[in-house]
Amino acid sequence: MLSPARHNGAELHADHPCAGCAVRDRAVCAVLDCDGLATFRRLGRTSKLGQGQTLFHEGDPATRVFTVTRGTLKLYTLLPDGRRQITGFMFPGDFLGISLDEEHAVSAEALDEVQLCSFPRSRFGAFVEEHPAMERQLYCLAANELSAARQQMVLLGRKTALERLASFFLQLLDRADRISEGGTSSFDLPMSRTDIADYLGLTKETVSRVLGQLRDLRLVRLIARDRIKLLDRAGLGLVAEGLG
Amino acid sequence: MLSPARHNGAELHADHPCAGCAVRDRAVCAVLDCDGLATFRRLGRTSKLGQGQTLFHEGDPATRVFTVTRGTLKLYTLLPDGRRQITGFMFPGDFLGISLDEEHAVSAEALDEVQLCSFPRSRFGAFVEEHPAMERQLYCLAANELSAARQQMVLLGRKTALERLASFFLQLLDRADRISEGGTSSFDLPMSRTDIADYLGLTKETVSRVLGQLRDLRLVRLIARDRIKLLDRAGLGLVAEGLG
DNA sequence: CGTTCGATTGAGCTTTCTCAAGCACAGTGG
DNA sequence: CCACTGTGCTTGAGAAAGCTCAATCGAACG
Repeated sequence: MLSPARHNGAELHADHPCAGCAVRDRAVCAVLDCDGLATFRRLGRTSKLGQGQTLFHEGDPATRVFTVTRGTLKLYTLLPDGRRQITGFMFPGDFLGISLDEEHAVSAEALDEVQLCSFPRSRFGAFVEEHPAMERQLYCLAANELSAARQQMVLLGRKTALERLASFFLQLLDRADRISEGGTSSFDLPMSRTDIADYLGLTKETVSRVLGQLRDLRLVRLIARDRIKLLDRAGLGLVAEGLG
Repeated sequence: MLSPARHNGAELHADHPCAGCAVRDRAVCAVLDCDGLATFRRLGRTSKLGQGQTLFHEGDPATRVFTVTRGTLKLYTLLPDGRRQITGFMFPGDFLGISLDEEHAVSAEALDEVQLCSFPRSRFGAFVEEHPAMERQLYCLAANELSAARQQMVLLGRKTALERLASFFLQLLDRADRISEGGTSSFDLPMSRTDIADYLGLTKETVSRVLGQLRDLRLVRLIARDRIKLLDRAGLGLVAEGLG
């Protein structure tokens, strides 16, 4: 149907360098980069955030569109009594603030040193018009996010704590794989246990215990508090789907 | 930013009749209807499904794009051991199968008598090209669904059973409101208790018990097994946000 | 070397699940 | 017209997964 890789009739090389950004999806980046992202970067304002700093809060007027160029952010929603659900993590290459609402639906906070490139929302519409492939690309990004959101609904609605953490690790590994092409088997955890818990619908204590189980099952090794090595990807895959 | 209501320079009347379809979002429908949906309907193939019939299964090749014209469907994913998560219900006006994957990521099953209008996926790309506003519109639809999916993640990850059911009823009421303009206070439950449970990440027993609690709290009345009357919308809103 | 903060571990508790029985209502056949 | 039956819903009792609260650990930092 809507082909994500077609733009101005030319196909890109699969090994397109992607202008040095570590991207979620190479095909997506390639198009964005060629048709608009480079311009976006050139015209956009660069900004930095330190760990723990907030980019915007839920309810803030959404005045700018951001793209992450370095670091990681968490997106979250709070219930009135303080319960928190992290709806996603944003990595280099991801876009923030491209919703249709005038207000941000979530808060965004830096997990480490974050570098962003931003653009006034008011000019983003015109920008998209000038780069027609962007429109399709935005749709592709939204569709991908939607598909990820649906998977997360399955995780939150129906998986056990062990399955949730296993699924999460596989998500992170897939990401690490996509960045460094070769089949990596270890990856960073830039987020705290509490963040993982708030992403997986658990408590930090349960995350800790279940991480211990995965370790005891010889599926992962804790290289450091914030670095995991996968020992048995297939096994972890089985656990993630409830077959472990 | 991307204005959902602009197309070919002309603004639509807010009370545009929407060609008789009961739509999720009037603005969305208006544009779709004018720029493409009427054509979609004229060129598309009409089909019907009886209650319990499956439109497609997870993993089936996605050969057609559908729009619901009557009735309700459920979308769901299964885990290998049979656990089920319903990721959404589709009502008249909604689109199915407009993903980027070649295979359906979810299964779709009719909850009642369903009427659909469909289009070969292969021709949908061209169709979108001929109706440029469609592209933006598709993006808007995806963005809306994404926002709904995020809310559902909060529900599944952090809300209690009581809060989940209250939130669900408010979702359905909002929908009923949007269709019949006037502030309705009752709505149908075309889905079984098990379906509600699989949507809310609970069991049918818990749904039943919690429904009893909402009744005892005088927040709702069960007019019939499949019809609810809201007695205290504000109260239900408080419960849904954990303030009850 | 002490302090701090996040992570881990433990014990008891709560919510929700599981399994099982009973109920209500619609459809069927006598 | 009424018993029969099937299906989905409700209710109950016990079990379990995960939560809460509290104590301990351990690495990072002054």
